[in-house]
Amino acid sequence: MKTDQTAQDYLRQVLAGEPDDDCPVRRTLEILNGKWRTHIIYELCKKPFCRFGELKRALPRITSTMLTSTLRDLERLGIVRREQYNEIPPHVEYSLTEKGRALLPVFFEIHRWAQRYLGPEAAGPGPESGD
Amino acid sequence: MKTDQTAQDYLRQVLAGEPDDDCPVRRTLEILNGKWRTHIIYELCKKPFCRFGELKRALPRITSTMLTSTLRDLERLGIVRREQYNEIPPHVEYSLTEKGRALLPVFFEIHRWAQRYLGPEAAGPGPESGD
DNA sequence: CGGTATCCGAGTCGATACTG
DNA sequence: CAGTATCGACTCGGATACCG
Repeated sequence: MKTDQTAQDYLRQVLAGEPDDDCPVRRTLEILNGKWRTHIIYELCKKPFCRFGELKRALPRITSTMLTSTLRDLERLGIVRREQYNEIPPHVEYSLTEKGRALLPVFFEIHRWAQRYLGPEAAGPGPESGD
Repeated sequence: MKTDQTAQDYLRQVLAGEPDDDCPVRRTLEILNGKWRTHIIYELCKKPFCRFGELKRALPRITSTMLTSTLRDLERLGIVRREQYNEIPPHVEYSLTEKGRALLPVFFEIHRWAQRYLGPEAAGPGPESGD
């Protein structure tokens, strides 16, 4: 499998002496870490842009506080773009940057691992029809 | 690129209505989440097995408490295997299970993203093109 | 050698109330 | 509509001390 080959290659890099203090994997995990971050990125994947209220409706359990805070974090990290329209009524549009969209392959790889080792059914009623 | 294609495929799954409450990606992220987890998995990748003291030496800043606790968590999650030898002197050997080793492709994909968007050397804002 | 027990500070998450 | 401010519960990680 190609992926395994590349993973082996990566292992070799690790073995070559990559320090763990400035580990890019850990840093990325910390970026993704946070109860709502992936959920919000998910939602923003579905459309070219999304308004605050739309996100709030899509994520019924999130509070305004958390939505704002997470959105700000993601914006600061360069993953989400915020565009404000000061018309009447005012509104804001959130969208994913290229950096944010590039997270999709990562999510996909995680998803594959989860399917295999966490179990497809435990992972929810995904559209695994006949597959 | 093949990976992009599959990621697109995955996006379609998400769009198909995958709920976010039982999201496998989030669950996996929570498994990986923890200051020392990836570091320990890293170390265990380097050798077929590793003793407690070896791990402690490889991760100088970790305390016994955290090492034990993280190892136990990882064991409970089926990622790490613990084998105890009650000889004199007694010792313990830790190793990665297949489930644990299968995390490598995930790490690799995260690593690729980090290289590109976190920058190989610095935490720069990545190659943002007019997207 | 390979841990366990306990305490504590810092950070995360959520509820509530209020605003331009 | 799209937030901000504040407070408290809970969890995580680290320090310290001790054990089979």
